[in-house]
Amino acid sequence: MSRYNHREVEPKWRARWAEAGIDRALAPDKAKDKPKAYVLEMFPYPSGRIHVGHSRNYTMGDVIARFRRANGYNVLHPMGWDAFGLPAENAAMERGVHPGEWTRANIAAMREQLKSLGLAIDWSREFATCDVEYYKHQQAIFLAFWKQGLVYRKKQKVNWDPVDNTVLANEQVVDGKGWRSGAPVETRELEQWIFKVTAYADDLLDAIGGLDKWPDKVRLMQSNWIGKSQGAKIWWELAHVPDELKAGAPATGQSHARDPIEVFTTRPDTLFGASFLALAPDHPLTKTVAEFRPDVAAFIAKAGQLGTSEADIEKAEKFGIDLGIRVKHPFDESWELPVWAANFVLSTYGSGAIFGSPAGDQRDLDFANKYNLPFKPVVLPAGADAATHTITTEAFTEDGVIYNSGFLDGLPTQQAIARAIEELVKLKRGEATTQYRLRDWGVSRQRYWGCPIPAIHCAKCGVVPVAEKDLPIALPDDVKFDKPGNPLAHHPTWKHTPCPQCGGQAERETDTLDTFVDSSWYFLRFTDPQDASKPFDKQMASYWMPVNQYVGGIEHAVLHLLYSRFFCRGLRDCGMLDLPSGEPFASLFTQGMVVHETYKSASGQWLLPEETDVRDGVRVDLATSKPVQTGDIEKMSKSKKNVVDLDAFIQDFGADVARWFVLSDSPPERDVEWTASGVKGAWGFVQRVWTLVEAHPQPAPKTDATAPAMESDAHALRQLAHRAIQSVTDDIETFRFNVAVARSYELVNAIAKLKGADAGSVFARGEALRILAQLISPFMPHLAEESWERLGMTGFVATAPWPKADPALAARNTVTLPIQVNGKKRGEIEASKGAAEAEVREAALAHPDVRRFLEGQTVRKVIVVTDRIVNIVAA
RNA sequence: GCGAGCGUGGCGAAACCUGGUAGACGCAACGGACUUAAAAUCCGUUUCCCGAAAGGGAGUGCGGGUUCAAUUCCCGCCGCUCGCACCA
Repeated sequence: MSRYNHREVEPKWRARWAEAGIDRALAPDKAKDKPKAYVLEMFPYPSGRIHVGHSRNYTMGDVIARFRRANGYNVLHPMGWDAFGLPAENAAMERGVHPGEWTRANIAAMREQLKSLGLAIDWSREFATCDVEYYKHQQAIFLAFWKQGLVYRKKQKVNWDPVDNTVLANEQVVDGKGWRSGAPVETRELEQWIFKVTAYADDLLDAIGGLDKWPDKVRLMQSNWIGKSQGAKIWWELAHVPDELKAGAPATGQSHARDPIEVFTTRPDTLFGASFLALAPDHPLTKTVAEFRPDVAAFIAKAGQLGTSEADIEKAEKFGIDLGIRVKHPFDESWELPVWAANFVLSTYGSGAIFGSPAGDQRDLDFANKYNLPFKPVVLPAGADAATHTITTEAFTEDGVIYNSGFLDGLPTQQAIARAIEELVKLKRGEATTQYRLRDWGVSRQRYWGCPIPAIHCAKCGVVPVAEKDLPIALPDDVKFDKPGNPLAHHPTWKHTPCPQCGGQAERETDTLDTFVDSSWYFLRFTDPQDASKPFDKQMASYWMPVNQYVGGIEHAVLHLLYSRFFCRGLRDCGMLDLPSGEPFASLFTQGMVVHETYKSASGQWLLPEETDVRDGVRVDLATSKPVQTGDIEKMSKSKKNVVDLDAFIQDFGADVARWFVLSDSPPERDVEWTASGVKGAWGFVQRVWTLVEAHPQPAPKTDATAPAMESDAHALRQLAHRAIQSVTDDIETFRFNVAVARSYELVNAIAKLKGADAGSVFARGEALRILAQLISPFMPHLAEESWERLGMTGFVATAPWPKADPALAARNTVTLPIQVNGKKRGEIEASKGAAEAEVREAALAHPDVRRFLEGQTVRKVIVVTDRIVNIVAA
């Protein structure tokens, strides 16, 4: 008997699969009546090497892809590379290697690693986003979006990363620091290319309701991100302004000093509770007042000093300053309110100004209490008494009935809001409006390694789109990274080009696109990856889209998914894509990470797991033999070195063990900890399966073979095997891979237990082994294939139809019924399935243990739940 | 602060959707077989407490509720994790 040799077996089967081309998706016209299934894992950034942590995501997708194929689907399961981005430029700067070269080398290495995992991927569709054949289509899409009014330019405050010398998206700023460089982010004003995501704000929000196969968590995060709130804008007329403002603010001479102040509110019903207005520190009016009021200038400086980190915001006390301006209440000309500037008002939301209604808003109340501003309650909570209800330090922010509020008195909140808006409109002091937290998407990046933006700046004609026939605008290869900033802008010749309109001398745009653009439509390109004339064929996209199963990390819950949803809508409205819903991903699964202990040497360096070993129960540094400090269990990452290299692991244990392990034990959406003992378990399982397969005389019975007469234990194995089909099928369908793994162990244990050499036992074992090979084939495709062949089956197990449970065997005809007395289990009986209640009741009452507990008591009630349980209530 | 999720043996977990034998399966641990020995493999035990055993009692973060019956449903607390964060 030979040991299972994965080093021979795994490459052998991969070569045979490749030769037979079983992983290729069929063209729509060749698929006949097969339904399509598009299975996709978020494509990787080619950072260098893959570690076992990365493998989980691809393995999960692969299980689904293989399962669908076995169930008769025409499967599209592609792979590509999210290949633009900063790390390549960092490598160029650090090591003098060209970003393209570095990226291509990484792709080559990672492709081989992914292949060695045995993933059923259609490699004929592979591409990288840095291929000019890919990004030229992206430039065409950009031009189409531009024409469609989805692209515009605007001078914007941007987050500037002083280390990477680039603009960062809001979401690339973490705790006020650049997400890659970790440097504190500065604010600069730059002319930016912007995608009009907000054009679809409502649709993007409403459609979330239809994404019923997305995790609730992700849907919630998306809708929070869009952050729609309905309310009113209100214009507050100035009643009194300081003389300096009346004179017209000489320094800047702006006109806004006398304009009404616009405020956004979701609660116009509380207008009668207003006691002040508050402006953001960088509101234009605040700045104007600061020009002649040193104390206001000092306030602005102080407010600006406060960090933007979470901790800072939480601790920040509210403070403000009276600007000496008074405004008229929209409902009562004679009622004047003071205008303050306050640090808690955001300039970036609404109009950067609020009205304070302290009784109905905690922030306003804190502020009013601090500065002795007046307040009166205007919303009466349900059941409260208007005569006694007071507000002191706790605002009442919920709905109630309005009082102390003139014509709004007696109206419930929602009606009062409508009524207040109606009145504002009538008085021309306001109107209904909707605010979003969602902003348009600034896509300009001042970097080299990205998709060039196809635009030309002409002194005469302004900003002009590149003609479509002039695409692609390819990146120049000869770039230098010797000084900070954008190498494209420094390039001696690249940017000089004639203007497409007037023919005069002009300059190319040197900004490149945010890499989130690259990943916003790659899934469409996979449907038609070789098309040279257009991004993708409409019909091909119609056939394959939407992606039936998307698998990826929760870290992309907001941006990548939102941008992809935006892109599909944009492409649809440009007439390039037939996808009425605009929804690219029908079903989304967010998988947990692979985590691992971290190790630090005595000198404080991170250590790779293989640089340590456990001796006499103590983990030591192999280099120094000194004990290592074992740190937290964290997501595998290169920086903490808590990674297990995939190549070495596959060499030692095989791809199947890695695949099996990352899906065992923990539910897929939860993190799984990589441990040596877990590896051992998976390894032992492979050996055990092979030992059983090899011990079995081939061939195993075919699917339609008639079973000989057999003993009850052999029959029990057959039943268990057929029930395993039911369970594993269901478990894969519902992403409960860890349970599918457990069921497989159960089946193997049962096969090993049946020892008989009679025809019935041999048949039952052979059948169970055949079923086992099929059930584990999505998880451990190499072992399954080798076993399938060894059992004398023909063709690939990978393409064999998924097994069907024989209902007669899977069904249970007798059931074990627990008998409870007063809710406690006291015995059990065997009963035939669906046995009559009276019969079960009698058997239960006759059970000796049950009788013992009933002694001296009267049976009050007997509850028989058919095929489930019997409960006897006695006293 | 707001929102969401989670809390079950020594550990990872199952059962929760649809209330009905809590702890499937794996790991670890312990005992045994095989072996000169070890590894590997195989067999067995393993929630806790009392008990030699038979058996009994307790038990799914804590407190309450609904029910013949609650890990499962409801309410309140505690703890952990994640997301958002002065969004008017």
